[in-house]
Parts: sequence; C-alpha cells; structure tokens
Amino acid sequence: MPIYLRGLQLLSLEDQQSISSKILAEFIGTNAWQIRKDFSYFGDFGTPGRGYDIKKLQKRIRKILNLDKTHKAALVGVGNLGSAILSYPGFKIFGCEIAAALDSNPKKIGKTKGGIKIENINNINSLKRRNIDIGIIAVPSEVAQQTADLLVKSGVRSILNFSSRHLDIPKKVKVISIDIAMELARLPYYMPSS
Amino acid sequence: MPIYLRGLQLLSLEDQQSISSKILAEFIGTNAWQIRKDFSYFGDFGTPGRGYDIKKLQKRIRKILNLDKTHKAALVGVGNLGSAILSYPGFKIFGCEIAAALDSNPKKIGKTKGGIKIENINNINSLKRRNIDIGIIAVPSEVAQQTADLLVKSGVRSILNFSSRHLDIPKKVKVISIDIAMELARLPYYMPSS
DNA sequence: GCATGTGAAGGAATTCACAGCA
DNA sequence: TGCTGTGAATTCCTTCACATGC
Repeated sequence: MPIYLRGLQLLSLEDQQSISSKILAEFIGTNAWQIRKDFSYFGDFGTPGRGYDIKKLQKRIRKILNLDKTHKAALVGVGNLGSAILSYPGFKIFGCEIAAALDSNPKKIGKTKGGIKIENINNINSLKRRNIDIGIIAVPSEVAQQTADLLVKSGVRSILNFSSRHLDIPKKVKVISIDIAMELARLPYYMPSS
Repeated sequence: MPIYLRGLQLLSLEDQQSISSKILAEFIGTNAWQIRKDFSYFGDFGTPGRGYDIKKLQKRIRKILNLDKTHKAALVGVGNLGSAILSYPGFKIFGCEIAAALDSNPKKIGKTKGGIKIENINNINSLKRRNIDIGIIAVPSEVAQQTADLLVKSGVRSILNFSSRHLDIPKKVKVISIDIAMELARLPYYMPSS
C-alpha cells in the first residue's frame, strides 16, 4: 500500500483527476489486478468505468496507513548515515517528521545538522513526553541492541533499524530493518557467470 | 540467504567451530526449520547431530550468492545520502567495493569523499572497461530514470536504487530499490490509535 | 540423544477470468 | 465500451512431523 501512495504523490501534479489501475500499475511497476485486489481488502475505492479519484484515494490510503496524523521520529546516531537521514527531504510527504537527533559523542552534541540540534543520548527519556513514538537506529551495530533497549524503555512504539543486527525486542514494538550493505550484496546473485 | 551469511559474519568471532540451526535462528530472529529448508534447496550443508561448520557454510553461501569474487559498484549522486554510502564500512565483508563515484555538479567533481575521487558523470561510459557491473542510484528522483538509462547503456548489470521512483529497465538488469522515507512511513500502520 | 534434511499439510499471496456498474 | 471488485484456480511460502544419519 505505501507504494501506491508514493506513486500517487509522484503523479498528482498532473492535471488528471482520476486514474485507472492500469495506468497506476504501469507507473509503479506492477499489475492492474494486484492493485485492485489490494484495494479490495479495505473496501470500495473507485468507480467502474472511470477509475480512482486521486485525491480521495490518497486520503483513503493515508487513513489506512495511519498517516493522516503527523508522526514524530527520533534519530539515534548522527554519523554519516544519520546525517544523511537528517537532511533527507522525503519524509514529510508521508506526514513524518524527525523531531529529535541523539548521539553519545560529546563533540557532536549541541551542533546542528539539517536544522535539528543534536542532543545528548541521555535525553532519550524525554521522548514519550515529546510525543515521539518512532525510533531510528543509525548507530554502529555493536551498540544497536542496547540502543533499541533504550528506545523501547523510553516508550517508542516502532523502530526503523539501519544496523546489520537483528534486534531482540518485545513484539508489541514493530521493527523494520534496512541493511544497505546486505541489499547491495544480494545483487551479484542475479548476475550469473561473472 | 544473505541474512544467514550476515549472521555468520557477526558470530564468527566466537571460538565455536560449528553451529546449529537453532542457535543461528535465535540470533537472526527466525525459526530453525526455515533455515534448514532454505539450505536444503541448495543441497546438503551440515552434519546431523553436530550442526553446520561455520567456515564451510560461509564459503558455501558466498558461492551461491556469487560473492566469492569481488564485485565493483559505481555510485551516481554524491549528495548527503551518496556521501554516507561512500563512507559506509559494511560493504567489504560481502566482497563488494565501491570503485567509482560520479556526479554532475562541477563543484563536487574532483573532490574526494570516503577515499574516492568524485568523477564527472560523463565518465559513465568507462564503467564497462573498469569491470564495474553494479550501479547505485542516489540522485534526486526526478533524474533517477535517466540515470538508470545511462547506467544500463554503460553496461551495468544490476542496480541498487535509492530514489522513490520505479525504474523502467530491461529485465535482464536486476533492480533492488530502497526508499528510506517509505520504509519509515510503513511504521505508523503498526501503531494503532495514535 | 541430537540435529539435519525432507515430504506432507496448511496457509498466504498471485494470477486469472468475469460479472456488474458507470 | 471501460474499468472496477471478487470468487476460483493456481502457485508460492511457511509450518510441522519425522525418518535418517552422526
């Protein structure tokens, strides 16, 4: 579903008011019936013969994905990757905002990156009070688990994990992991005989 | 399979020589039977009663994933994210190396980031000659498709795409896409009523 | 006894075809 | 006619149980 929302965002500039599953499918690289099937799980979306109203569809998917309210995230670890994330422009079209950046390195604390002041990791207890319920882990993998424990203790309800470690976490907290190196390492498999 | 290899890398420091599917499963967060099933598709790996020889298993998986030879990648787009990728330490444990960095911004060309000199995007034609067969796209999404076209024309056989756009590419070229913002945007769905 | 490898059951996701509505 | 929504068929993946081998 998030892919559909992203596709609509990238297309909504057009003057069109509605879009067919076929056109959307071509744009995002999937099949028309896949889209219709996915939508059907959440009820009726479009009108036969005409297609889907773009604005309505966006609003609908945002509601389903719980993106109709702004969500705040805290980044832990302002290294190279963390800095890139802080400056990343793509979050706000999904209604997400990085509201805090934490690090343990005294040399970084107090400085500003991407318009956000880097705080001491000890501030992590304040996340709940500040309505931050997403944690982003961009620390070295050796300290990823303890960082995750801290985030959970501070009331975060989901985590985006950029470390190469699996996180052992109470299952009420949702974790999504992205290991950039591992994704790259998957490619050679598809390039036989080289 | 890449996850198993990653898990073994992170565990291989231990003095153990062999490992059971149960232990490995706990470490990487899956089940023992899943591991055994996955391995079984590629033939016999371990010895009953004893487990899997760590070194042998690593070598075996590397061969399957085509990671037994070093692969070279070219990064296109040295912005915030691109810079982070250049400095990323995790690639070499998978036998991957970023051998070139390209950008179109004259102010960046010639400078050095992460030990690699940034080249003019026009150099992209030299990739084949330099045995670079992986492209990494870290450019703004508006120019992602044309960048992909250039990479394909220059002989790249697989692409790691960090843009938010689906890439229309001949299907002999494998594409893996990572959209950081979208991954983050998936989390609120799992945090009901907030 | 301990841990692997695998057939079989079960469940989930894709794919198809088509009825029904604008 | 054009496009949606959905049952049915198919394929794929996950889960289990257990026979086999060290």
